[in-house]
Amino acid sequence: MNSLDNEAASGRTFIEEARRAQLIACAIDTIAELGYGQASLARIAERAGISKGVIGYHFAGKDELLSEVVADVMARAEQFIRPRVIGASSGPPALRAYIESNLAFMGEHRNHVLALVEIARNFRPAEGVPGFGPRFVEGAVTTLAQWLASFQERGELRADFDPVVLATAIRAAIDAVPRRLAGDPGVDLPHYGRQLADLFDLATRKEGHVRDHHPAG
Amino acid sequence: MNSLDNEAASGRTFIEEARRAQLIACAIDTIAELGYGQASLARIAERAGISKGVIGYHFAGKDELLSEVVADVMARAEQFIRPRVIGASSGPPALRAYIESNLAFMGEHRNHVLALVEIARNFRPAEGVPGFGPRFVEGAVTTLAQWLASFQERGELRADFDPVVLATAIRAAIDAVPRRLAGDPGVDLPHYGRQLADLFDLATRKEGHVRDHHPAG
Amino acid sequence: MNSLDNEAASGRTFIEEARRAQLIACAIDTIAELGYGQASLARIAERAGISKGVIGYHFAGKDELLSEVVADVMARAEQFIRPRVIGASSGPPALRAYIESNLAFMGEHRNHVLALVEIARNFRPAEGVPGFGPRFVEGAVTTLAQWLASFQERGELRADFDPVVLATAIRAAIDAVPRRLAGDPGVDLPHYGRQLADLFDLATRKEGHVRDHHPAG
Amino acid sequence: MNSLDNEAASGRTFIEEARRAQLIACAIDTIAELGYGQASLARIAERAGISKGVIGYHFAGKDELLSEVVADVMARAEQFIRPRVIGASSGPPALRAYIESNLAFMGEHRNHVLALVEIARNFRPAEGVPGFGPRFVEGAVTTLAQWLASFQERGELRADFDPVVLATAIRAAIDAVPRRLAGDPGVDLPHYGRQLADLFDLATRKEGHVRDHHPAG
DNA sequence: TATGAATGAGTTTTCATTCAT
DNA sequence: AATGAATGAAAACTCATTCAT
Repeated sequence: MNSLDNEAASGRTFIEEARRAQLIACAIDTIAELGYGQASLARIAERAGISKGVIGYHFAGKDELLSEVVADVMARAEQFIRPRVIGASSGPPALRAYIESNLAFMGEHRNHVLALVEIARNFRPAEGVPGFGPRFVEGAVTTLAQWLASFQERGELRADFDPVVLATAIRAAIDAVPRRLAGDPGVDLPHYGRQLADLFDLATRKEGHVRDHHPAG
Repeated sequence: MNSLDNEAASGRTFIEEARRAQLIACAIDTIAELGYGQASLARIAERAGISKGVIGYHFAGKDELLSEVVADVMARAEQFIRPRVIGASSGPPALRAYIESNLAFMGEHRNHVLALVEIARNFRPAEGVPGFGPRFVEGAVTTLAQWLASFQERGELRADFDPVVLATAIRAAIDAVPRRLAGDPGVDLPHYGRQLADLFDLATRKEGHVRDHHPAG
Repeated sequence: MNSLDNEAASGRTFIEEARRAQLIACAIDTIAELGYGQASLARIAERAGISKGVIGYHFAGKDELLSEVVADVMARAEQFIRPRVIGASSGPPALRAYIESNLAFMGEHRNHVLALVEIARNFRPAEGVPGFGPRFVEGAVTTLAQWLASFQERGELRADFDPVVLATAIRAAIDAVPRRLAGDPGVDLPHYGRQLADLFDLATRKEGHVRDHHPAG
Repeated sequence: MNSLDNEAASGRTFIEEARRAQLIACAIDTIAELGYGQASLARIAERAGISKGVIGYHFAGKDELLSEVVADVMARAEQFIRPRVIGASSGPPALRAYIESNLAFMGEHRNHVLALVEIARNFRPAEGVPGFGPRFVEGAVTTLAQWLASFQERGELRADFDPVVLATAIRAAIDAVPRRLAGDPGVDLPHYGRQLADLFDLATRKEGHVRDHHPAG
């Protein structure tokens, strides 16, 4: 698929795509640096060096821009993480790969992840059902829970844990890292990743199995 | 100490205390239902059925109201959790008690905890440095990490985990529950608590120890 | 007239008079220290150590309180200045006495005068006619102008100045002092008063007259 | 420099400049008519026939708008007064030109000057120290005092007056005019100016000098 | 395509005033 | 006589959104 096909597919011109990408990038940096509450369209536009109105031109509204930010970061994350997980031979190393590649992604895309977490925590879809909660976080948990359940079925993980609870805990542990990172940029992410992987490896491996423990950490 | 002494001690009248308590309660419910960003003073007052100005009369500003909310919930939580943890004989059961009593508290004070988490994630103390972050969350993590470290020193827990990483993961796993609860009020909290306690028990117990596993869950 | 007569005359009890006097005094200090704009009833009451409502009880409203402040200060000033002016033998020394006693009064009643000037500049009598302007300043100017005119008629001052213009200038020069005083409390008021008296003495004395100049200043 | 250069220089479009000028003008009229305390942004916008938010669009805040008002009036005044003063041959006529051109300026820009005086007396630059006082008034006094001192050194004025006291008195006398003007629009400004100039001429000229008196007044 | 301009709703805060006790 | 309590208006400011050009 070449760029012309791209234009045809999305219904957008090359320039429009470029502007959207630029605005998404600026939104990410602005949210990451100033937090969700301070990330007004004016500030995002200012960072992009363009007028405020442009955002309204390329996106239906702030909500759409933020949705696109989420989609963008999620896509990058999936692209980064998926091959590393798929490459694993069985459940335990897959889980380790999942956790460690998540943290590795943070190391390379701090602002992206920071922005994602900020949005996940604050975004309410206009007149939203009270208590609705952000879809994408739940989505990630659900997907992870399904993985874990399938590993259980295959006998690769301990059978008596609730995959949803565990998936929630894993995601929560991972999603807590960006804030720690924001407060202290010097966090040793590989170490942190190994520790987290150890934690959930111990918590999920079948009894009697040799511990798949990363010794140095 | 009788009620007159109480008034003298706090410098507030009975009615003022009642209003403050009412406003704190309304703030909690409003934040829990609509989220931090939507919880304006106007909406809180509306829920209380009073005029907007009353809040300004009883609290110095929004910041003070939110601080009181936090203090209120923290005090209740500590009062609930502390005796259950102190009653434990050693590290592992103490950790289990910590986790399970946290979740039990949520069952009895859903909105309180939801509000606390919302505030913890969003509150910036006026002109605060962007990356400053809320004190009390870090505080809880630090305290927990110190507990874990002392258990390690006493040989009651596995020695080779990073207590800060683990404390962060535990708090994150606990703090993720309120949102799940908000989306699905039917969550089985005792089950959830046992699962979480199992998880971190397995992750921290010394190798070879008999598993302190709650069988039904 | 004894105190009972006083009560009868004003229609107020002793306590009420005391409260009114206290509130007037507190209003003066508050306005002098914080400026007109910051002198809310709450702050005045706070300084008096009483509740805000008391003001509403003793005065019809803020306007009346401020009017009383003005009346109080004006009365004190007149009581201080009048005998000094009346004691003068003729126009020039009377003018000098007027100016110097005005400044002397400031030295002894800084806050009173500061408050007076603040009110004179800011007070608008509720729904006031636009451009109406504070009565009492004009009143002082008018009175002074009449004095000056009578001195002219008696041949004690130069005949060819406009007494209104001169009176305005004198009052303006005097009223500018409190602000200078507020910025720099170390102003040498006697020196300042002599300088000002010299100035207007030179400007008003009849040609050829020996200069009534205070040599050291 | 053509209009395009103008836009480039100020970084503002033609329309923006026009709006800013309009808002500055409306602010001047509003302050002049209602006084500083009543001149809210809402009222200024109402007078301009636009929405309240426009002011926020063109100015960073009320402070900036007021600063621009001051700058605008000061620039006009200086442009009007300076050549008339510079054209004078020596101290006494320069002082007369200063005073008379000040009053002449008022005749042509009543509201401008009224607004300036109101702002000068009331504006406190955000969190300012209470007794700080507006810079520009002090600035005008200081500048004037330096002029007077240099005239004294050159022997063109009486040597034994305190230039700061005299400068304060002159400015106070001049600044008192706008309010008189507001109360009575029929004031004869040329007459008033000559009277004032006579006053300060007599007060500052060296003894024995022939009086530089404007006979008809 | 993009911009500047304008809007109006909504935020927190301050305050004079009123009222029941 | 006095208080605490409550009100509602008004203030400055921010912001997402809309629109004509």
